[in-house]
Amino acid sequence: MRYYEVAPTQIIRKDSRSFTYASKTELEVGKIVLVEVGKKRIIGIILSEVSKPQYETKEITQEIEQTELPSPLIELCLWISTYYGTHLSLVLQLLLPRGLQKKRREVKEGITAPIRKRTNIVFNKYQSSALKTIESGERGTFLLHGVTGSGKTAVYIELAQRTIDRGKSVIVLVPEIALTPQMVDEFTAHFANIFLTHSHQSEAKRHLVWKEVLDNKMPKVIIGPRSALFLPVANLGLVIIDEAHEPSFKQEQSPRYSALRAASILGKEHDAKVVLGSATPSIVDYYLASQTHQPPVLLPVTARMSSPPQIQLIDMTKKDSFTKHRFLSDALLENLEQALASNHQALIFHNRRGSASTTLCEQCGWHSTCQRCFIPLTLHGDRFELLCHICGYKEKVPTSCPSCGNSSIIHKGIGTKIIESEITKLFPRAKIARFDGDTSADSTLDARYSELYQGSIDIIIGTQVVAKGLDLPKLRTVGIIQADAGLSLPDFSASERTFQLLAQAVGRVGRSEEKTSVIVQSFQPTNVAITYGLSGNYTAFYEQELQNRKKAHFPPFIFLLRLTCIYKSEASAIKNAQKLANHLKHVLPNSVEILGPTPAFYERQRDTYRWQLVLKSKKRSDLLSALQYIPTDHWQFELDPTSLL
DNA sequence: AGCACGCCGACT
DNA sequence: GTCGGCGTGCTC
Repeated sequence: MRYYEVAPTQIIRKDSRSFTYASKTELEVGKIVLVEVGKKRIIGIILSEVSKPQYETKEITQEIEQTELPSPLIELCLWISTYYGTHLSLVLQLLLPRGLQKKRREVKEGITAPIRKRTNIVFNKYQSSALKTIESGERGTFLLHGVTGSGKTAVYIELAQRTIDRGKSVIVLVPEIALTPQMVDEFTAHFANIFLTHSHQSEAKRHLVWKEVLDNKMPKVIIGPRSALFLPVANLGLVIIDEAHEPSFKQEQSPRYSALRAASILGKEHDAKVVLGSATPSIVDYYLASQTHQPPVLLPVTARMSSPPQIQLIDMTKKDSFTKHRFLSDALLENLEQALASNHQALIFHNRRGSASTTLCEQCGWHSTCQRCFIPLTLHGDRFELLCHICGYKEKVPTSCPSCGNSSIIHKGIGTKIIESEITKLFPRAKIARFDGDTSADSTLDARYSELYQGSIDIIIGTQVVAKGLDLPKLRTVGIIQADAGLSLPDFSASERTFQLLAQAVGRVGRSEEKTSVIVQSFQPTNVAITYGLSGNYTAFYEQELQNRKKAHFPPFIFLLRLTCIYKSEASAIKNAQKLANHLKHVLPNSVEILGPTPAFYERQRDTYRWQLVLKSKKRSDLLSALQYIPTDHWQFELDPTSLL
């Protein structure tokens, strides 16, 4: 008999991550097995072989897959479990496709031969030098700081090609497949053995991809979201994370891991290179890279590239810039007209959904609020509804004030829907499309991508999604309705987010060789996040923001742990938050700064009250050890949060 | 943590 | 006589 430490993929006991089982046959680490725990049958993963224990053991019921999971992946899960204080069983769930136990899925056609479709790319000196640095570098992880149009994709493809030539596989992580079709196209044109994974795939299709990656050891290229990092690739040589600053690389739910940190660890385990590519790297990532012996690799734009867009910054406090419309400046309207006249596209960015953010009575001062969340309801004019953006509650727009009965109900604040209807009124012949959280499934960005690409849509209006990866050849004009909208948020990364957003928005037209323009409206036109964002001066912004973070004790100079206390009544939320705060003050070293309890930014959500504590420490291990004092009921925690909202 | 088992109260 | 409330004990 042999004995193995098996980690179940469901939490059996909070305080133990694995159990010992017996087996007549020899099994490898990473083998997926079925074991009996109590009366339940659970899928487990072999962690190690151990000697016969003192206690009685059960026998492993069954082996599930022929091939075992690559050990670097197991190591990665162990690391995530300790680094983020998450139970190993939850982390291991990342390794298995849903419905693994369901009866055999139909296996598709066999192995694709690694046909090389290589076309030789001519590199400029910066690209060549970046390639050389990454290929010969000592360390595994590289931050590739390359602005839009600097030829990052060509570098990615060359690195991937060399990796495949060495007989190893490549994982390319993208924020969202739908937003990066051009990158996917370029990779598909270069490589035959390519796998795409994305969130819209069916359970069966995902299972099929997983199985194929597990069984077929041929060097391959995998493109997908952060979960693609956990596909069972045996012989990994390279991980590329494109647009590495995107928040989607940090998982929102437990296990809350950072795909960047995870890729670094996986790279180390496989002895593979990791390339983090971004035009606007996060302050923390840039700082971390600068501190190592492998500083950021810079990829500047070459001279033959585009002429920079013409940028106009409109001060929203100056009413004479808005003679034709209350929130669409004369300059913006003029540029929209020009774009339409020359048959080009325009993009209008605004980060607020709906039609109006507050609805109130002019007579008595009544404001519409959500009864459950206590936040203002957002008007959705097209549906005659008031909507809560936290819990989804909706009601009909009142025709008279529910408080005083007067009919003087007014709507204030700008949302994308009101922009759409105003633009439609002003440009009745233009084809207009809006993209935000309210657009239906059949008119999302990827559903209408070809229309956008070919230019049959004249004016694009939207929130975050439109500022991100969109690369449209006919786009000549970008308008930003209120660039400072995010700056007033009580969050340490507000400035950084605004900077990134503006730099990206400018980047939408930055690679064109035609004459392009960006019109930015703002109440704070001199704020550095806005001025440096528009000029694309990353280094200047970085230096200044780094000083702010140092002064205010925020990452990268300290580590953060956010604890949220959730109760049905406000009194118990406060009481319990206070209780834990006092307890933590006694048990934690003085070097841990405890802030709060304070109400969370969204203090009330769906009948629950949220109060939070924020712990700061120079030693991450202090925060990790604080986790043991957090009650399991009513509390949530997040290590290394990227925002405190 | 999660889920069986078990021991008492309000229903057809 | 049965359904179901959630108290406590166990999981290699």
